[in-house]
Amino acid sequence: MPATFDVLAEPVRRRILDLLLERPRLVGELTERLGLTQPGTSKHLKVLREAGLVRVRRDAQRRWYELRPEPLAEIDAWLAPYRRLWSASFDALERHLDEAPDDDPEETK
Amino acid sequence: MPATFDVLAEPVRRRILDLLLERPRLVGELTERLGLTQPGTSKHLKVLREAGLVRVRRDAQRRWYELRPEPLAEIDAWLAPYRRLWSASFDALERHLDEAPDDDPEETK
DNA sequence: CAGCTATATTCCCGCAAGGTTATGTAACGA
DNA sequence: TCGTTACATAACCTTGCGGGAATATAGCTG
Repeated sequence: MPATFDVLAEPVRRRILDLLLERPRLVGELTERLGLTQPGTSKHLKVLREAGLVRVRRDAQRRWYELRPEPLAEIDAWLAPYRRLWSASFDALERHLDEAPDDDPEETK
Repeated sequence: MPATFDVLAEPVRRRILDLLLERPRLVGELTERLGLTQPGTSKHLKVLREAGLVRVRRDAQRRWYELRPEPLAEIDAWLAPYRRLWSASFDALERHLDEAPDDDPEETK
């Protein structure tokens, strides 16, 4: 059982979820939008299914894939203790931009 | 630039961030806690550095690694449109569990 | 039944990610 | 200066993943 984070690391899979956020979709529809081959799409859908992030509804030969957002709560839970930190620094940035629009000797690369 | 999601897909790297959430740490300290070799730890730290998730402070031969939570906002932003969905089902669960003594659902941890 | 449609599964390939060992580098102490 | 500490980088190996092509499967339609 791959962790939810692992599943979401794949950009294609995040795009699938984004598409399913609007409405349920057929595999063929997703395949077209993603620009993948049909087996490629099915593979990603399988991963999403096993992670509990999507659910299938059968309709003859068709498969309607729909979102199942519950596992995302796991991500949110992990994120929770960090949230106050970056929102704090964001506030600090805002204050800084308000007061002194000066040079910024920050940041490496 | 590897996306933040990719960087977080690694369980070890999430553990590193969790450790840095408490306080800045030295590489040796992290190595010990993670049960990895020192080069292994350094490799993960490099990935985290390049993703902007940690920052280094030099202190003679030592390196204090500290958290830089800003990139996590990216994750939070992606998550945002989904949040109402699972919180809806969570609310349903709460209703099913009946009344809850509403003390402090925010600061508990 | 045959043939078509929609999707899943299998097989193979190339590559990149994690892990380890070995080595390089910078700063300290004696 | 020498040795040691603390960390980074390099080289190597192995494994797993994402991609495509080919094939299997299930359900229509006629």
